[in-house]
Amino acid sequence: MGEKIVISLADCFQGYHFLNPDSIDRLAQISQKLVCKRNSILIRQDKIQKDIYFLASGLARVYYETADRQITLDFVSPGGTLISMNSYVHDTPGYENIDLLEDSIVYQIDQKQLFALYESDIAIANWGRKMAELEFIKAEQRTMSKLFNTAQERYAELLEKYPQYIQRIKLGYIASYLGVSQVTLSRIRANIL
Amino acid sequence: MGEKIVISLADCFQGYHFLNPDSIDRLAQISQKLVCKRNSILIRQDKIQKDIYFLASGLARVYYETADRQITLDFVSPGGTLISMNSYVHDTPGYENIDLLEDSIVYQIDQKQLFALYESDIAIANWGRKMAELEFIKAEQRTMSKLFNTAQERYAELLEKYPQYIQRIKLGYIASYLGVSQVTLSRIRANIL
DNA sequence: GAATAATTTTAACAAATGTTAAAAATTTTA
DNA sequence: TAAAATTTTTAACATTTGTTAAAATTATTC
Repeated sequence: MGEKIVISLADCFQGYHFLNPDSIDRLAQISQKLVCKRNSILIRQDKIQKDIYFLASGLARVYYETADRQITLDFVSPGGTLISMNSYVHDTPGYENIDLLEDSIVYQIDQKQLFALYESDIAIANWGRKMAELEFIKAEQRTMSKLFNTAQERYAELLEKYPQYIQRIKLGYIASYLGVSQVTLSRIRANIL
Repeated sequence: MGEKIVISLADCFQGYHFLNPDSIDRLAQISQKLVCKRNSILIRQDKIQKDIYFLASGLARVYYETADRQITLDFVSPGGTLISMNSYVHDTPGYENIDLLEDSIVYQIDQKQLFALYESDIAIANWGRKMAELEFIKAEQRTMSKLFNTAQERYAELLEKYPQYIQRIKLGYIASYLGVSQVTLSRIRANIL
């Protein structure tokens, strides 16, 4: 197993956009480092979760849930952002659940204080804009992948992207990400298709 | 048929967020009003289309295309935004095609000049942030609808949302929005299911 | 390390949807 | 308004995938 990837606070922030040291400092001042155990719950769809989280190390799963189904939207690796956009923007319960699949380190930014910075620091306002824009594009790419690629192709992509994690992720999670039943995923893995 | 809905320039801009009159004026100065015929093409996936469009009247279709398939992502009614986010952000060819299904009026905002305003006018920077955030949420809601609702339910939603347009939209477009074949959509309409 | 629990694979069958193609209906054009 | 073109519906069949349940494998706990 490779060594664990750990991303610094500043690198988490700069993932979206260059930021001057002063603005990074202002963001750092409203941030908190959290050390979380495997299987912790970061964001719940029926709770208001306005804050943003940056994943410094570990692995997270983002999913939607109804009474009878659970659909995995994404797996997030270090450097990625964990956010319930609807909750962050509207201060109301959002759509996503986010769990940590591995022991993880996250940086939490307080939304209320962040919104205040948006009004006073134009660099941070543009950083926040960039974050929303780039998250939009990532979500769009996920949507396109799901619409145009087969489950087999997407499984191969996952293997490529998370070789070190994939063994430890439950098949049910992967199947719900691919949009097929667990049985079909087993068939894919067995190369029956 | 009901009378045609027409949204003003200022209302198009304010759809996302309150904006002070001075900033509205600055946006208006870098905007252009375009009167377009039914079936005009606004955005092509292999072309760079950095500018943003606001639909003041008419109807648009947003879709992705591959060699063998075309998938409709969304229908956009007056007040909505027409944008290829990837192209707008990265100045490279984006993913979406956008056609006008009716005679339409759009306001085009020059991206380069808009980016300059983002750096000098913090209200506009936050307006741009809000735009990206709210477009993200709309896209997320579309994704959720597609993931959790049946084609029948989504067809009913469409009928509800666009009663005045739906008759004039080709079945093939609607089927590709619902994610089923045209034959299945015919079955849905015939209430065979 | 044996026993228990959880997860994954395999099998058999049912149901839903796609494909192809032809018929019917509607719209457009001359 | 008749003819041509386009769009929509219907039918028949094949294929894929889901469901349920049992067997096999792997992981966890005592």
